[in-house]
Amino acid sequence: MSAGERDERIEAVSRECIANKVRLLNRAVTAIYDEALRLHGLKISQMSVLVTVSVLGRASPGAVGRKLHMEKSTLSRNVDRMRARGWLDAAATEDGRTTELFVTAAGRRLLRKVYRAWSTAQERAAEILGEQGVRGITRTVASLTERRPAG
Amino acid sequence: MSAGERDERIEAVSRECIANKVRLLNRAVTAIYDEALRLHGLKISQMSVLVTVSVLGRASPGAVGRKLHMEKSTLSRNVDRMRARGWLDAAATEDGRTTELFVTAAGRRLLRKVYRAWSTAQERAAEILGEQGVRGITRTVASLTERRPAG
DNA sequence: CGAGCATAGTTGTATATGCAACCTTCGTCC
DNA sequence: GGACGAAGGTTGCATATACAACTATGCTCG
Repeated sequence: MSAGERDERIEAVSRECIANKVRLLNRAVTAIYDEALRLHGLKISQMSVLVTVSVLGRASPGAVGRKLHMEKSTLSRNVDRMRARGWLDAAATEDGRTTELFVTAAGRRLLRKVYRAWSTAQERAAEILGEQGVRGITRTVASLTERRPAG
Repeated sequence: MSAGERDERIEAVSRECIANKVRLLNRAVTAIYDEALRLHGLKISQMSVLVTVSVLGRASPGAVGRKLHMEKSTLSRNVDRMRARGWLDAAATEDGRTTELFVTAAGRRLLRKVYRAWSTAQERAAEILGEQGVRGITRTVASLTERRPAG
């Protein structure tokens, strides 16, 4: 095969690869939220964790990871950073292997403070995806969440 | 506000946040492709760059970054790693500020070799997203690519 | 020509991500 | 009770991501 020869398969990968599209969309959407939240010193990655723990009330890292489909070591270090900032804390439980995460008062204040910025970003993202796009991803993520991922 | 009080807004964020969904989907889909490609020592993040350069033929880092909606410093370091592995290389151009990236013979061999693994992952991803999901994200990404992003 | 702005990449720093290997604790089964 | 496997987290390592600041080159206009 010469250097200049076209390879139909590679062009098909370039056009069709779902991972490529999902990852590109991830970069674009994350940038929108991070920009809106920047003034508050928060990133959407951390806001997701904070909101998830908030809704669960008190939850083990494992439970949060399953809900977010996030690898346990990734979550472990994200939680470290958020504990260092005082937005999350952990309490011991009867099971010595785990802990219960909870949102601190400072974390709740932060969530209230950033709501408007989040809302602005959400509107921009909804515009980009369109109604169908939002419905599609909502359905897909719901189906992913129902399955029991490897803890 | 007491610690136990529910906050409707936070629950709405948890249910509806588009970034949260996109990021979760990104983790799930990336894992599928990375697992399929692992035996070949390639990750989908790098395969995307390789395929993009391959299709463009010879392209500046800026052009590749625009096509992938990827920040220039991110791409710069990804390219470094791929040059170190011998899959990509760069040639000087008339404009001393930039270079032309191109896929090496080893890079082309690699792409041919991983095609089947990619295809398997693509099928699994297509199943998870469904026809509507794939159409939705394809349309969204196309609309993002048309706009001229900040290089 | 030369000053100043624009364009293109690189580097410093921080965060996010995940695999492998590890450590602890729990539960089970003799 | 003790061995052993399972469950839950943490740590070592590598990669991916992006903002800010910086460098170098090109371009424009007077």
